[in-house]
Amino acid sequence: MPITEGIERVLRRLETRGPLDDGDRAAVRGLPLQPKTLEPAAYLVREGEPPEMCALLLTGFAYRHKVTGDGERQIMSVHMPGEFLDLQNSFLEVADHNVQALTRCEIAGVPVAALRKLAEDHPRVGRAMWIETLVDAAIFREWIVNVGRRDSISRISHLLCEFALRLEAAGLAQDHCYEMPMTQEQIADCTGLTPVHVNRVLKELGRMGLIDRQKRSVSIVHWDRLQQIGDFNTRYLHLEVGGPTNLASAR
Amino acid sequence: MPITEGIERVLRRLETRGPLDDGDRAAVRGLPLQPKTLEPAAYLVREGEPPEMCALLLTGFAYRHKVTGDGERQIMSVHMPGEFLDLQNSFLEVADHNVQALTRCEIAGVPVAALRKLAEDHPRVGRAMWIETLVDAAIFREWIVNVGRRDSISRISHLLCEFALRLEAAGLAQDHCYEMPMTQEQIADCTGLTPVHVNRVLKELGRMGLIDRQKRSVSIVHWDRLQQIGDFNTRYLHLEVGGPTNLASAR
DNA sequence: CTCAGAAGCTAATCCATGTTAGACATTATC
DNA sequence: GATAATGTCTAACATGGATTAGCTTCTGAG
Repeated sequence: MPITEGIERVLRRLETRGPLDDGDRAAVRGLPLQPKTLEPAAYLVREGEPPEMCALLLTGFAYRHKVTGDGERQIMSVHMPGEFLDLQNSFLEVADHNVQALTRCEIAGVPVAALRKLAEDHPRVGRAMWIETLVDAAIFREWIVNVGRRDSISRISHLLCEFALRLEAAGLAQDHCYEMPMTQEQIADCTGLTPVHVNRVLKELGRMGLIDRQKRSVSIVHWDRLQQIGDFNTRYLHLEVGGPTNLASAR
Repeated sequence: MPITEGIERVLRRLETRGPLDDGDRAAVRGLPLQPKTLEPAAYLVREGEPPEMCALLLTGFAYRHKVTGDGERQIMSVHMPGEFLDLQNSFLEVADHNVQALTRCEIAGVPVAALRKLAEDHPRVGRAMWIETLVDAAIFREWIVNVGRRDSISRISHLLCEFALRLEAAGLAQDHCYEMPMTQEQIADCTGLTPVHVNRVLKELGRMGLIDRQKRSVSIVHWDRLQQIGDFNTRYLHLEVGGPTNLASAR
């Protein structure tokens, strides 16, 4: 994907979080960008290292994770094209988690210093980026609930619903049909389950007629029922933040 | 607690996240504050409602939680004096979770509009508040790991360690001894366990000689071992963000 | 075409934690 | 100073999901 297209996509995304003026837009377009392609499993940031670049995800998927003392991985979020990958780390001294490519990714790297300057000189852009991180945090919170208080069927149903909506928002899915970018083992690491059990549950969801799968392609047959079983409510995704309402409330 | 003392405490906290100048400080001191006392279990924000006030916690404890479809509660974070309670909601249209008083609390309410204006007119203050929300998010991420991939002993040990350090940072604990502000049922809601099992684990930690309890007062006898069992690493708390280093890297 | 390595899938067994139900202690209330 | 409400603690039993140990299918490399 051409890098200018990527930046326009990000601009559109930021503008849903709050109004920007021409100067703001020019500043975003003027960011020094360094295009790069990452192979699957390449690290963008490692826990314990100081963040130097903030990446904008142009194509492909990436994820955040930590590894516990006895080697178990927990995935904390999955990111889709159009999202910033490192706002969570860029304003802190040391990264507290890993960010890794899930699939092959095209990214545009921005030096952290440039990003900090952008936020300082253009408060509206800063605010929009801030809101992006708040939405990330809202998703983290929902995942705490998912992993803490739902049983395995609900957890996986919830994840499938979340992916459907976020992929649709990114223009990568329609009619609740999409290509799941993760292996069953990675789904297990998202949901705090074992791969064996993820397999059982996916089979069960198929048997119940709620989803249709072949390989990684998922088609949600009964959205309403899956949503209900997954205790899924879109509110936490904050898909409709911004726009006129937000503009008004900002004054 | 006098409200001016509260605001000075918050200012000090913000200044650890990045340098402020006199104008910034004056703007923070000039915020319209509305003191209020909340009884235990009083709601500050309810899921689904638009946030109107952002509260600064002066004394007491508060927590964020959600309730699942079948009535199970999951606590997502606990807040200590000196912290903002609502930055997570104030810049979004609708609250996606509840914020509730854990103990009796004294708070100072700030209208959301005033806070937004402060962030816009004083980018350094905005940045410090942003970083506060990023640290919240770092704690959310660690809780996903805690609840997703650690067994019950580790989970509770981890929680006890986190509380020790955060309470010490707030000046409410010394030498790893403190008053736990939660019932065992609430600890269960933090860790995704049942109250019965929390009780078992606390007993076990006592039997192992790692902690000493009487009622709610906790004294961590073997910090190193508890930290190890809880797979606890302070990094995610970002206690040392800011200071000279941060100042330098911001230029 | 063949082989190696991923990923998907399955069955048998086990155990960490949940469930249920209640005793006991403390504090607050009338 | 009885009563209720809340929190702590315990035991007996149940179970959801983990563990272990494969087999199968697919894909890509050579």
